[in-house]
Amino acid sequence: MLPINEIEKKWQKYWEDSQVFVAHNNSDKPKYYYLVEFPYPSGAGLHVGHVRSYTALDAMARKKRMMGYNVLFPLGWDAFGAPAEQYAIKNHIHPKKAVEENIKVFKEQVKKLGMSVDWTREFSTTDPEYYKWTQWQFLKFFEHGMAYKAKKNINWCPNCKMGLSNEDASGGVCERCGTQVEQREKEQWMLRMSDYAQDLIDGLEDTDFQERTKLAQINWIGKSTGAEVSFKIKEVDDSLLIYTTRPDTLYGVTFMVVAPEHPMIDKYQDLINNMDEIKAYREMANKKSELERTQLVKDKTGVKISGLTAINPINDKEIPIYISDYVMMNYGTGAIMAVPAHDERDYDFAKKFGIDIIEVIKGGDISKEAYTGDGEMVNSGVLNGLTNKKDSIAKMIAHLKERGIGHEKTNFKLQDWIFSRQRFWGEPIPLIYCEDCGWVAVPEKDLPVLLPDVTEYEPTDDGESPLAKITDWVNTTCPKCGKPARRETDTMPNWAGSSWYWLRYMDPHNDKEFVSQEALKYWGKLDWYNGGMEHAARHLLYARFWNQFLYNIGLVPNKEPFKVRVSHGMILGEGGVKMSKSLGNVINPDDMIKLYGADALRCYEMFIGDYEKEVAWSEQGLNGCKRFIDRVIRLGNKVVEGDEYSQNLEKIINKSIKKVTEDIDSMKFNTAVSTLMILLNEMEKQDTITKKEYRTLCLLLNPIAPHITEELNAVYEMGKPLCESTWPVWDEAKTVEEEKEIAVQVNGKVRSTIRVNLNDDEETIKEKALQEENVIHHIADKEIVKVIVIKGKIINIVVK
RNA sequence: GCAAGAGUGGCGGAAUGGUAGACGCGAUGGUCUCAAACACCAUUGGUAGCAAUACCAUGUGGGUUCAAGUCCCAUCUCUUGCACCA
Repeated sequence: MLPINEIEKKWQKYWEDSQVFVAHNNSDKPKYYYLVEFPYPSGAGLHVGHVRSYTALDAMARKKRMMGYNVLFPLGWDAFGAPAEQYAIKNHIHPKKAVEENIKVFKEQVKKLGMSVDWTREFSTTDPEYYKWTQWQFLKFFEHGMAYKAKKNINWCPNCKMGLSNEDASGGVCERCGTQVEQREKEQWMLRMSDYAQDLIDGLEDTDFQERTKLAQINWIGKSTGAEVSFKIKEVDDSLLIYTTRPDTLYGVTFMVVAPEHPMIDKYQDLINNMDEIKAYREMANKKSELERTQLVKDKTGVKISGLTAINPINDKEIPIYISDYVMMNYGTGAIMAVPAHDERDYDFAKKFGIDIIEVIKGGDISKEAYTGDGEMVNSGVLNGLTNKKDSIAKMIAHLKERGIGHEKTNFKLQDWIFSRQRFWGEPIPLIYCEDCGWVAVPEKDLPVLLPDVTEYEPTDDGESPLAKITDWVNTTCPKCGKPARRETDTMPNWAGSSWYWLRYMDPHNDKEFVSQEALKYWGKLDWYNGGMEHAARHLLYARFWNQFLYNIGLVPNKEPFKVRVSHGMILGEGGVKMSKSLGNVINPDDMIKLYGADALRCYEMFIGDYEKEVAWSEQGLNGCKRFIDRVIRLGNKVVEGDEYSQNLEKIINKSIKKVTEDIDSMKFNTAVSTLMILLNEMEKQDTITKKEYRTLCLLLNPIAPHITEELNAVYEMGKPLCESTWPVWDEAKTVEEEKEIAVQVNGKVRSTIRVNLNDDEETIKEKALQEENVIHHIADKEIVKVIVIKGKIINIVVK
């Protein structure tokens, strides 16, 4: 027997040379498409967390192939974007070079794990052959009016010197470096993602995502229904538009609040008497980080706008207008009607500024707190007497519409996608600005717009992309009129490349189209998509949005791209703390392979616990799996000729085939491994085992431990390589034991066990149970009320 | 605050309403060895008992049921999302 590392190399070479894992775009077999999110090839190398999800998908893919499917299981690299650029800046190498090196390391590591990846389909998002088509698809957005440039107050990370999407700046800190984000005004390319908000909610019904994933998406989209109402301003011929989900409380409005950035303030600054005070407040609010501003604080701040007064359209009452940073410019209309009696925030504000509080819904004590519950309407004109929110809202909306002062309105938290980055390491946005023609698309024949080869790739302080400095590259001619023009110097976010990569795997070398229609039709939807829970909201939304757009313009056959989406749990360090460089508890998969072998590592990561839950690493546990593998090897000493299952093992083998088959399909890898351990325990008790029996064990273990099982199959000359063999089938009739030990309960407590035969009738079982000494003891001098016999399971004697 | 998920031995974790703790780790004792490692055998939820066995035990309190870790109600704790979203 070869040493483990030799065995691993041998079979990895065999798999590669024989091309058994290459998927075919035309096949009579049924297709199945597995995908695990492609990694950022960071300098840190592969993490044991990668090993968990890769092994899981690999095991499923291997089994599916053995079951006769044409399986697509590709892998590639998501190498654009800030992480790669930061790494390059830090290590003073060109990102291209850094990416190449990192990919090499990653790929080697993945190969060492024995993944059944179809490497003929590998690509990186940074390959010009790939990003040509990313650019091409961006131009489709542009052509269809889905991309536009807008002055945007963007999240700006002063450390990374980069604009961030709301998603990248969640919580008010830069996702990459943790620096507090500032606000900066910048012209940015935007994609009209908010147009798709409703479709992105509806489309979830066509998916089999986990409930928690669907929920994350729905929350992120943040749909709410209510009304827009305009409030006239007394001093000028203008009105203030607000959004509310509670138009039923309109009679309870005692003031208005606008966001500090609200344009009304500048528009009427001449009429405002306390502009100094307001300006000071605005400055203070702007300095506050998003984090501070979005924190729920009881202590509200704000300034009354002196000189402007609003009029409540429902009762013509005059009410004051305030500015306060608890109202956000980027949601709704940036202005609200405040109903302190029935909204906590408005209540806090009113209390602090001594504003009237008018109750319009009965049920609470408004002298103590805002009442947000349901109840009878009071002080509410046309609504008086109504007793529930639903009716009140409906009636008020009808009323508003009739009088032309408001209408029903749905709002989404989901914003348009800020698609510009002032970075070097991204796909150049393929547009040219001409003084005469405006923004013009780069013609398809000129794609890709390649990144220039420069040495200066550090970001600039003024927030422009480093590309802006490269005049040779920037200066060009207008494709429309031929006059001198300038290239767009912004690049795409790294979410771009990952928003369609699963499509490219279907047809990765096509230089005529982003993917052929035949390939799209053949592979259809991605059947099983695995990725981190951290991507459940953003990546998944971007990807679905992108795909829905392609569908709407007729480029892909399915509106929803993914069938199943699953997320693996994180692997924590020993003791349950997060693995991190600073704690020094990061486990390198390479070291583990060296010490225990790739199969043991794979086996352990499958055995470690529930796949979807996070779990703590344990090297002793890994060693336990190595012992298991060693015992499987040693069992070979008992192998004798024979192509049948022996009587002793027939039952357990059939049961094991059934259990392992079902468990792998439902991602219960931990119990699949334990089933195999139990099977091994039984086999070890035998004096000899037949080749057929040993081969079945190897086949069942193969998806999880592919190298050693292939080797054992070869060493004991048990047949063709397992990866080219068919998955074992079980005989249902042989999974049932004829004799079984069942429990005998008296009043629900187990008092004895009896052996029963499958064919025993209830009367026989009952008699047998009643003869048990301990049972007799417990029913002595008591009356038997009834006897419950569940065949093959349990018998319960109820006594009084 | 809202939403989702989870609470089971020393640990990771098993249990279509039917013998709770499978399987593994660790631990204890033993075999092998000059010794150790490896391997193998045995024991291993708690309490009491020589034992048979009994009682207790799946966060807590109720309920449904012949039977509840599993179903229902309430409650506590933890984790993860989302969060001045009007």
